Formats: sequence, structure tokens, C-alpha cells
Amino acid sequence: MRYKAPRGTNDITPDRSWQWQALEQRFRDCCRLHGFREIRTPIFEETELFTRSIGEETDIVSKEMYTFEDRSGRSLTLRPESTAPIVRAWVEHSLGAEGLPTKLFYIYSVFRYERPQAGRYRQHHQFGVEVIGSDDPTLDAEIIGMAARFLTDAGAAPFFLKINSTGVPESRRAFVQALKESVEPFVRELCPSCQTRYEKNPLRMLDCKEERCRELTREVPHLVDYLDVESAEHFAKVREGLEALGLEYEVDHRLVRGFDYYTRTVFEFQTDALGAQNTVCGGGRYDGLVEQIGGPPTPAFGFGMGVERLLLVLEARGALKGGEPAPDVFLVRVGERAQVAGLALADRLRRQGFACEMDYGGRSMKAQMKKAGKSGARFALILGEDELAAGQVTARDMLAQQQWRLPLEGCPEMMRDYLQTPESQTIGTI
RNA sequence: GCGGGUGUAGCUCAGUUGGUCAGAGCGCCAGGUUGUGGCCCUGGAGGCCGGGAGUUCAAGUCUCCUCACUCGCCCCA
Repeated sequence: MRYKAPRGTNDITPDRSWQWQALEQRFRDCCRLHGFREIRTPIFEETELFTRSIGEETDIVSKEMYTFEDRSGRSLTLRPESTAPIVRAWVEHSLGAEGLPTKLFYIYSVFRYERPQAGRYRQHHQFGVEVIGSDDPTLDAEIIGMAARFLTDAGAAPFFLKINSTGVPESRRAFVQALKESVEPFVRELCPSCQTRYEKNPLRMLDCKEERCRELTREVPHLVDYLDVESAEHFAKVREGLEALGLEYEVDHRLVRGFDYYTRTVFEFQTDALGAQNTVCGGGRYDGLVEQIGGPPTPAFGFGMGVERLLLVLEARGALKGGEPAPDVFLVRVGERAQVAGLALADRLRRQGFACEMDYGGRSMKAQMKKAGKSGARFALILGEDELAAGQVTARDMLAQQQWRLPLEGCPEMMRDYLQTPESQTIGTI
């Protein structure tokens, strides 16, 4: 039997994992710059946490969750998104007691039972942040700007920022009412799924990709025209903030998101590099969720970013040049006596901070040199009978194609010194 | 869940109307002078031709089923 990774999952092999590490590090740095601290929560939660917060009628809850019973009959679910678990942890541990707002970031894998496609997997990874405890509109703008900065610095540009406001539950109810009334005359002409949406989740009709539906709903009311006074003011301030940050954006009246808990600001960063999966980052405000999960009434804002999608974009943009980090030195051991002596030398090199690689099995010197060259190491250190007899080691600068004999004892320190000389820095690639 | 495409060595792919079709390049391993890489040359290892069933004297090559990947739909990151 030859096993395969389950459908929709991916192995991140060593030839690619350095890209993940670099991107994760960049995200961590960005978060630190903005005052965020990391949170990690369990990979599964009580099922009800998700059904209640995301919404029973959403696709995610109704058909995409990995739900199972454990041995005691509890219903558990692999997290299909990360906001609800983090809010749950925030409430459970009274993190707000440290002072508001709480600024958290996370690097999570999330799980949805969907049909796999480029940029869409059953297990995928998200970078994200949640700010719990402020309804300040400049916060919305700041966090959107943070995502934009991160995407730009990572090399994902160009991308497009779209925003909208879904108001508060009362204003949304008024809008949904108006929307249904305006669509009512031609419901039967809409696509089958929109006819279902009309009944179950009317907002999503706005998001339909069918040409016919878009045509029919062209004259439909806009969310922003139904906002309550405070939400309208909030939205105006958010826009003002985005402009102050010099961010280009578009108000997309059709932008609605797949979770029920969003209020007021919603936004997406879209790209043209991904085909059908054009959203690389999405988020917004969820002022009612904390209370719904059992905490005090607390406003909050956050976003999630798809790591696999982001890497696909970066690849398309040619932003993944460079390569795996190479070892500093490659130790070539020639002859029987050099095997153990080399083992000790490698240890000393590593204690000096040199990443040291070597070959095993006593292969020919040529084979080892070949491997040294391929490793990308700046130095090959050669330890053979001659060197051992003289208490020395041969150091070859693979770039400069020069080599010296160094005393075995002081070798790591001398290499360190050599690397600090100007001429060692100016050697170009040969 | 619904459509279209693809599936041959680690990787990228050739394989004519079913009958030496199991191949190439790269990679890997070993040699090409005695202790020195990147170029070149030679040799070698490595494939139930995604899996299963069927048609046939004979199937990577045809049919069906299945699995996986892929492009759309749905949904989302």
C-alpha cells in the first residue's frame, strides 16, 4: 500500500519550508511592530462554538465542517476559522482585564471540507489578528493598513482593497427587507442558488457571480444607504483614516462576507494572480460576537490572510527569489583518522556559531567536494591525513577559489576573522 | 455537491492507427591520474505506465469504475 496525504492537504517539504519560515517571520515582525502578541488555541473546539457564531445557514457550518464525536460523545469540530476560538479564549481567561483593547495575532491551520482547487485546500493556513475591546474607527483603518503594509512588503503588490459597511443588526434587517422587496418582482429569473439565498441568506445574493443575477440586481439598494447614523459616521471615519494612510480602496456595495457575525466595516484584499480564489485577505468588525460567546458586550476587529494563497501570489510576482539558507562551512573528511577528528572539529565550529554540514560514509573526496559545492557553503574545510599530521586543516573559499592551511586549534576563530576582512566581502559570484 | 482537463522513473515530459514502448533530459550513484566543487565524457541504479475491472491472441495505448491533481461553479483565506 502506498499512502498519500489526504485529499486537499499538503506536505510542506524542506525545499519549500524555508519560504514559510521567512514569511512567518515577516508576519511576526509586523505584528510586533504593531503591538500584537501571539495566541495559540486548540485545533478543535466544541462544535456549538462555531455553529452559533458563524451562523447555522452559512455554507461553512451547514456542509464544510470536520465534526466528530470523541469517546465520551462530545461533539467537537476542527476549527474552520479562527476568530471564534480566540474570542472564546479571551472571554475564558478574562484577557480584557489586562486593559483594552487586547491585540492578538495567530498563525493557524484551519479546516474546511471543500472541493480542493488551486489556492483552496481542506487544511489551509492563516495569518491573522484580532483586536478586542475598541470600536474606534481609526483602529479599523490602522489594521487594514497593517495588512496592506504586510502584503506590500512581502511582495504581493499589486492588489486591490475593497471595503463596505454592513451596519448593525437593526440596520441590516432594514436593508435585507428593502433588498427582498426590490428583488421580489424577478426572483424567479435569478439562478437557483440565489432563489435559495433569497429565502435563507439574502445578503449573499449580492455576491453572486452569475452574469444574469448581477444584471438583474444592478439597481438594488446599497447597504451604506441603510446604515444607522452612528455606523454611517463610523464608516466615514474609516474612509478618512484609509485616505490619511494613503491607501487606495474601492467601496464595493456588493461586498458581504460569509460569516454572520460581521458588523459595520468589512474588507477584502483581492488579487488578479490567483484565478477564481482572488481573495488573499479578508476581515472586518464583529461588535456583537464577544457578547454572543458569553463575554461582556465588547466591540472587536480582525482579519485573516491565506498563507497558501499568499505564497501563490508571491510566486506569480517573482517575490520568492533567493533560496534556502546555505551552511557556512562544509567539512570534507578524508581517510579513516579524519572521521572522528572531523566529528570533533564540526562540534567546535558549531559552538562558534558556524552552520557546519558534512558527508557520511567515507565517500571519495571528489564526491564530498561536489556535495560541498552544491550545498552552497562559503567554505569547504578539508581534513585529511596530511592535515592531521601537521595539526592543520585546509580551508577553501569556494567563491574566491583560494585556500589556506589553518592550525586545527584556532581554525573557527580565524575563519571568523577572515569573514570580517573587506576583501572577503567583495568577492563576486564566479 | 455539480461540470471540463490531466495522471508514464525523484522532477519535467516523449511514447505513432492497440503488437521490441518501457524511453529522453535533469537529478542521484560510480568512474574518467595520484587528496579538491561548479564545465565535459562514460557507466549504473531507479517505473505493478495512479488503482481496479472489462474488451482482445495482445493494452500506458480502447471501455467502465475508482482515487488524486487541475480549471470553473458553489463558498471562502
